[in-house]
Amino acid sequence: MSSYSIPAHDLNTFREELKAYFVFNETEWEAFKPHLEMVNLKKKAHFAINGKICDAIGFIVRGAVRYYHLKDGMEITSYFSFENEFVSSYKSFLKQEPSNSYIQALEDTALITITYQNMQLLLKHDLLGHKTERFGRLVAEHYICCYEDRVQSFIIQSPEERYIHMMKTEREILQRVPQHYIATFLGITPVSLSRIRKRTVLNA
Amino acid sequence: MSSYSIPAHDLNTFREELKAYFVFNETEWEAFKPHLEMVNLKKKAHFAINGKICDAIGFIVRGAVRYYHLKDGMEITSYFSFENEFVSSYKSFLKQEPSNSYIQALEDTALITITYQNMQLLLKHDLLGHKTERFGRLVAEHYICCYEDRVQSFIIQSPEERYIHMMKTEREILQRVPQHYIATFLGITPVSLSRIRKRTVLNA
DNA sequence: GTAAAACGTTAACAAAAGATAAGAAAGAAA
DNA sequence: TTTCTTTCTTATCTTTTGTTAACGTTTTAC
Repeated sequence: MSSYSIPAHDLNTFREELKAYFVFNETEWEAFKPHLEMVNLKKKAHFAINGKICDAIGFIVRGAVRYYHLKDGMEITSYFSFENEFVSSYKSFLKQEPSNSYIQALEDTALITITYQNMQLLLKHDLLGHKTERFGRLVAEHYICCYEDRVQSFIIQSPEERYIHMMKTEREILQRVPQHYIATFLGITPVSLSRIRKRTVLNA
Repeated sequence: MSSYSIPAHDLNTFREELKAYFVFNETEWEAFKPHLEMVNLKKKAHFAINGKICDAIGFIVRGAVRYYHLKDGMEITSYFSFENEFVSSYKSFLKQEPSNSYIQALEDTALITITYQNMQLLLKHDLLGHKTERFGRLVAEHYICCYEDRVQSFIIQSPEERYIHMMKTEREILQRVPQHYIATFLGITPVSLSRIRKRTVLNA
């Protein structure tokens, strides 16, 4: 699929969001656009699969995804992403090696994607090369900050504290995502989360 | 301190390690060098302090550091770094905002550092600008991969499994670092780690 | 060299979490 | 609607972990 299949409205949203990292002028944007592709995922379809190389980065236009791992036959959710966020099994993408997690659509999801191959073309592109380096650096640095917060939450908060924090700052996740996914995301069983909820409601 | 105070041997080690990310030619290296500084930390001295901006990235020439957080008056270790590794409260450095963790020398430690201000100079430098962008991107991407592994270990492994994994792959940490630091790093109490060790030794 | 502090292990008890199973409620599909 | 999943809660029992404290050893500081 090439860029003409991406609805203009979605493309504009994407361009607006990118401004947080980098501003393209018209010429640059026209050079950039043809390297993008639209992908639609039905609910429960996968964007990345354990053992397979994740060869694209996606930007969620509509919908939501969860990252998860399989352990002893159990699915353990490790992350959620929603509209206007990037999605990728990033290490797999960067190193072009097999992913060690799954990424699955929680709802019907529309993404604007860029493949590894096209990313390499952009890095070599006369007009865009330097800007692509900078863009890549800023996106990577942004993700480092997210990861730093996430590791910190594991280190200094208990599952119950992480849940209470989610209630305060991420109500959308709690409303859009089945509770048993949230439980494994917090590092506990669904039964345990149910107990925490009972305690928390009684104290509120 | 300026670059002439960095021992030639240490500077060469640094240059060699950087080759994993980027190769400087002689001209570029001469332009790069003056932006580096040598820092020596006595055991238990801090490289970063909670609430203060961490204004440098360090490269450990000799020694080791631990990252830790304070919670309810308790120190919780979140990471260790050793020779030939980078050190920084990275989010604080990138955003120039107060750090939310401490970084402390576990032993007398020698570092080659670059300040935020000098990094900005390098990014604007005619000769080095593009190379610095690329360097920054590659370092950031490297750290993303490390963080991805780290988050994954929290998600899919128990503290005991993480300890067993450390025994197999990171014996150096176990030997150089006091055990109660390792316990909080694993997310458990020192008492609990002692029990795990007893179990593990008996099964080996 | 000696005193003080830091470190690791163990024990006993309390608190929390996991495992399993049963049942109710909400959604999806025929 | 009716049926079949999926999801969430609750109860019981077991296992694990945290807490506190004691003790011996090692390391550090004066």
